[in-house]
Amino acid sequence: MGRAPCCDKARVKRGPWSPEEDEQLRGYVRTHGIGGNWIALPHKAGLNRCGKSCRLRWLNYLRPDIRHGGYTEQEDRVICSLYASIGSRWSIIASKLPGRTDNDVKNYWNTKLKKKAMPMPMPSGPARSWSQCVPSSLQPAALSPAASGSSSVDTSSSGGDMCFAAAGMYQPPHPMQGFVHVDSSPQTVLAPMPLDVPA
DNA sequence: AATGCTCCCAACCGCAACTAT
DNA sequence: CATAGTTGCGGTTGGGAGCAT
Repeated sequence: MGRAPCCDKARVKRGPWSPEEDEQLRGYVRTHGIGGNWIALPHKAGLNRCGKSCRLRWLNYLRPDIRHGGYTEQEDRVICSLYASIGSRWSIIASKLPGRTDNDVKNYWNTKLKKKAMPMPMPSGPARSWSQCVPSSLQPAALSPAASGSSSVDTSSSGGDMCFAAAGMYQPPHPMQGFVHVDSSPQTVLAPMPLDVPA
């Protein structure tokens, strides 16, 4: 009640950001901080942009700790394994990858990893799938002691199923089972997940 | 060299959850 | 407690760059 509307979409600028706008936003945040109010920020910073747009630009591009591209194999594995566990919870997945944003991870998945994880119905050539984006140590077949010979993992049948799992057809049987340990560091990926699980 | 196609990424849109009044 | 504003998230899309024909 009594609050200013978000922004007048008819009057704010949209589309790609210019270097001048970037510098304006960066400079403002550097000196004043975000201030906890993205709606008011563009006006204060002298930007003719929607607050939502400013927030997105800052979070996804201007933040000083942002890294673009150059995904490592380790990061690929984290993304694939988390996607298999929790689905498209990009913000959570991104939170496990320092310097990555949810939008960046989402784009990376949609443009690259998904193709690796999804077996394409190619008429010829080897199918690239789960085993190629998730290390054998994270594959179910390798999780049992008996499956130490990861080189024998066959992705042509069961591996394909796991690819579907990686592509979103995951079914966490229990909230806590929806998480996996992606590395050996003390910081596991056991993020709080409000998965809708019937009681 | 020109044209068409595909891929990639930045940005937008809409919705839901949260918070302030 | 109800309502309205704000924030955060995930899905989708438009346009540019690079590649293939």
